[in-house]
Amino acid sequence: MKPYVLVVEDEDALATLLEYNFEKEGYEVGLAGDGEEALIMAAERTPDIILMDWMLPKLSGVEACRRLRRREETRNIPIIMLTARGDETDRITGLDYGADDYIVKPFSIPELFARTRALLRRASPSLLEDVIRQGDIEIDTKAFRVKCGENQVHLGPTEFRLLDHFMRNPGRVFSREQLLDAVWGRDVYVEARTVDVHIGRLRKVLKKNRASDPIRTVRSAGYAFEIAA
Amino acid sequence: MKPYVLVVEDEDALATLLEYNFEKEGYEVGLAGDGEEALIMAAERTPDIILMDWMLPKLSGVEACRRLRRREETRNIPIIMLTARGDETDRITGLDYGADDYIVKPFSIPELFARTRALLRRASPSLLEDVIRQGDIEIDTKAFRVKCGENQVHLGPTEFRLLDHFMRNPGRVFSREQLLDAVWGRDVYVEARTVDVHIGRLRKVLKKNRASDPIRTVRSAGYAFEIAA
DNA sequence: TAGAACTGTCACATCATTGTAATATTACTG
DNA sequence: CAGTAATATTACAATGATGTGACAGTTCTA
Repeated sequence: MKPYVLVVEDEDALATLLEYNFEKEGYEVGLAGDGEEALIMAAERTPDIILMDWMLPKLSGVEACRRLRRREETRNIPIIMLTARGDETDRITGLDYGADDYIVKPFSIPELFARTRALLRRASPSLLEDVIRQGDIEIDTKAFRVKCGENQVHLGPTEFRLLDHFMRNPGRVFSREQLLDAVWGRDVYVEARTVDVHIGRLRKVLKKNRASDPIRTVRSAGYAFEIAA
Repeated sequence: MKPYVLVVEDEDALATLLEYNFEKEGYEVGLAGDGEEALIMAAERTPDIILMDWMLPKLSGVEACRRLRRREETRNIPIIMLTARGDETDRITGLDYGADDYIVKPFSIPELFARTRALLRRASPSLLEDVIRQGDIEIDTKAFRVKCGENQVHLGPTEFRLLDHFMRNPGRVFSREQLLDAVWGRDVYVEARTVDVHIGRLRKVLKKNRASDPIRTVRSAGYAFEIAA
């Protein structure tokens, strides 16, 4: 839903500033204080983009970068390096070790936003897209509206997020647990069966406006969204 | 409706920054990477204003400028030149060849906005209209007047700013926090629920003069303004 | 200075949404 | 085809979010 940005910065003031601004801009923000923590957090929940300070305690930014590139799940995450003015010669190194962009401190927040957006647009364009369409179903994430064919339909918040998640990953099968993580959140405890109910509610609404059911039940595995070809 | 600004800049980072900021400011943005592309894009869709880097691959800014001035359709488009600090002596040349203003890098975004507005006001004042209309609701941001259908209605300052904000971003859902930021100001501390009360007050006034309520409540997300289709 | 206008907050009523458990239905297995 | 496991559906009570009126403190105005 919201892009998840992992900020790796040991200087508290800057970390807080970034957190504040990115949240305001509509990102979810994770904070890590050093390279090791960054790796752990990235493993727990894959960020959509990473802002990493060049100089970090324990594990330098470059090294953390390298290790992220080694693992399959984190290999393709865009990384922006935050470097101090002196480190100019290091730029090449940073880019060599897998950073996708760098920005020299002190930088302006809007410029950082701009670069973040640019990288996100390349890596996961659907995150920046307001309107997602699959077949005759269309959701507008800024306006929180759902159109099914010609008709506007109304969904509760949970069904909306559920549909949103499905439409960003069409065809893919999600287990109930995965759906709970992605739609409800990592740390809420909800019965797995509850997913069924919400799938049902979502189906009911969609079915009212279409011939075929876009949600496929995969027995003993979960659910997938797909528009019949 | 929105002013269309063509940004001609070969340095990616700057281009992205400009695109981001101008979009946020309510412009439509076109990007061209060199002078030739700029001419093509300007021919395809006449920009309301052009920001052009002085140094460009293939076709320099000055040259592109000259050619734009030759063609009838593009002759009157205001052009702002972006020059590096060294090029100071070139200013005269730039202005000679048809630029309407120049700005020296590095420049501040607000200053660029100011100059852009100034030129636009001269060239196509209607684009900067003070009057915003959505359906049968109309507000005059300079005179602080609101018309709803035929009737003048009166709003308190806060409700006015709230409506103003909504009408500039029709359809989009804003959380209470976002509304507080945008309407009350970034650093005032006000209960989030206070927004509800003002929404209510605004609704009361508008409802008196219209059939349908233009403000949509989006449960667990916020409010949006939209004229029923 | 009194009165009017405006604001922010609270309390309370109302309504939508949610999670769960119970029950019905369907799909698979042998 | 019966038996079983998995899923669909339904109803409902709890929760949480929103709408609204009242009120007190401020600021503005005559």
